[in-house]
Amino acid sequence: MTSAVGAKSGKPRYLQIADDIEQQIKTGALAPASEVPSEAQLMDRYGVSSGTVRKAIAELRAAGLVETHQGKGSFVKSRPPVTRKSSDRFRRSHRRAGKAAYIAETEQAGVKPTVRVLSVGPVAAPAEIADRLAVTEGAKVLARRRLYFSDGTPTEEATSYLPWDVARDIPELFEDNPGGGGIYARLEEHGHEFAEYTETIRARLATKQEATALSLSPGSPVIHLTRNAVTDAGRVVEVCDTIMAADQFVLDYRIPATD
Amino acid sequence: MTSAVGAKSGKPRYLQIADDIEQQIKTGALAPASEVPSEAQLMDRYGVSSGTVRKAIAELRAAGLVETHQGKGSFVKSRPPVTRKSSDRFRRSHRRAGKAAYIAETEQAGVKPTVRVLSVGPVAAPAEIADRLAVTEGAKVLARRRLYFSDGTPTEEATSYLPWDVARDIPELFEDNPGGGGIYARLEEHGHEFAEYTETIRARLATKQEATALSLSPGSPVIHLTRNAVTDAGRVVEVCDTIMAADQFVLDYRIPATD
DNA sequence: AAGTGGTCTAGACCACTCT
DNA sequence: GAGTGGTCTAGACCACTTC
Repeated sequence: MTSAVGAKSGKPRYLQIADDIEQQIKTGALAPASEVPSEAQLMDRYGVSSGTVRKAIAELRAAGLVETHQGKGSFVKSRPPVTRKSSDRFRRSHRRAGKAAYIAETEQAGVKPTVRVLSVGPVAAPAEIADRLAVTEGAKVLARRRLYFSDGTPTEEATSYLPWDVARDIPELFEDNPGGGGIYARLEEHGHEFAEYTETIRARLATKQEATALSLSPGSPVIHLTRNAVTDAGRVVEVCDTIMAADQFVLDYRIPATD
Repeated sequence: MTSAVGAKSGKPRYLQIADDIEQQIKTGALAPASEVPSEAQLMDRYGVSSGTVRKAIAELRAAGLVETHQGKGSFVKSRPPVTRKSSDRFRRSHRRAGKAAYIAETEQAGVKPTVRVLSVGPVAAPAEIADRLAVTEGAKVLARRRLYFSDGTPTEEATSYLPWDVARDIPELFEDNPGGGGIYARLEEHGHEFAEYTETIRARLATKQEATALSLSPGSPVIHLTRNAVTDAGRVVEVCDTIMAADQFVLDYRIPATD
């Protein structure tokens, strides 16, 4: 006999095989980080041709269960503990305790966070950013680009933009490390009290550049999150553009009931 | 000669073909809603075999540029305007005006919404749902599965679960159409006043089943949104699991600043 | 019945990784 | 060099749509 997969069920053979392997992963018969049998072995095991095995594995890749490396094989993905960004991450109490938002959240997930600052300096505001900051397109703004790591693997690339008239008075914003509590703490120290943050979320496939920056395989999904930080005065003093590896994050929001 | 695609470039043939067709779509040579040449024609045109043509078309499907229907052909997708779900969608005033959440939001986007109820009835609560509803796993709960369309194309599949002791007293919840304002309106009429909703968002690639239900290709990204509706009494009286075609939605949230 | 896409085969050759 | 996945072929048969 060829395998445990039922011969007859109307379902395409490659899906039956994919389901079978998925079960093995879920039951732990195939442990995380372990190697999935090679195509040749699977052809043998299930008595099908290479094309069918490849379609089955493609299915598992699409489901995010395995990753494949040419010349090496396919490996069961270790479900990384997903970090979660809750609405809690912007609390002032965290800032007062010297914690920037990303530290407040990763520490809850038991993940060691690292940051690499990619660039800090003035740039001409792109159209969409200018619009959100309510400045004219091409106006000088401060841009802070940085890359975040969880336990050493890159997971998130973020760029903050601040209007020049706000940024120029706060020297710490030009440093790689803006000090305890992050840039929001510095902004509040300089009279910009926050009233609310608005976030918009999109999901799509990574572009080639994003895939490279986050060392993802092409075709991986990313979450594109943009945030506006609004002060009591009703002004947007910072906008932040973030690209996140989708499988690393779960986003959490609370919506109070309103009339 | 076989085609306009350069013979030599290191790039796989199927990607060259996909790129070529993508250009034709972007330049308008292939108009929206028009039919992509059949596989047989493309095999002829590019001088490749069926498998190669099929991989090229799969690529276009993954990019969201075409959709394929068995026995009919592949068609260029018209880019529909994205709907946006804002935190505004659960306002009681919308419900009092007889509008369910999805109507409140789609009408702002100028898109014609349609709903198809897939099933309504008791089911045994799966583990994750039971956990969120604070009932025991396998307990009887009411499940309402429905599929939403924007201008006729399926964009979202949602399943609501309600504890049986809550649902059984509200006969409208067992109807396909629960009446003006949707099920939240019925729940509030029966003494379940909402305090807040919590939403968690994940993004990943569509499974085969999801792809079929939303007529996407496997490899398209989806947004997986889960919502708990919490009453003043602190009880979760409904949880909703939603799968959305990622390219159809932008999610919007407001986060009030807190201490 | 003719045309379409969906699945599958049994090979071939190439590119990459590891030893 | 042996083993892996990546691409591709030239067919076959099936399921669905249209006429």
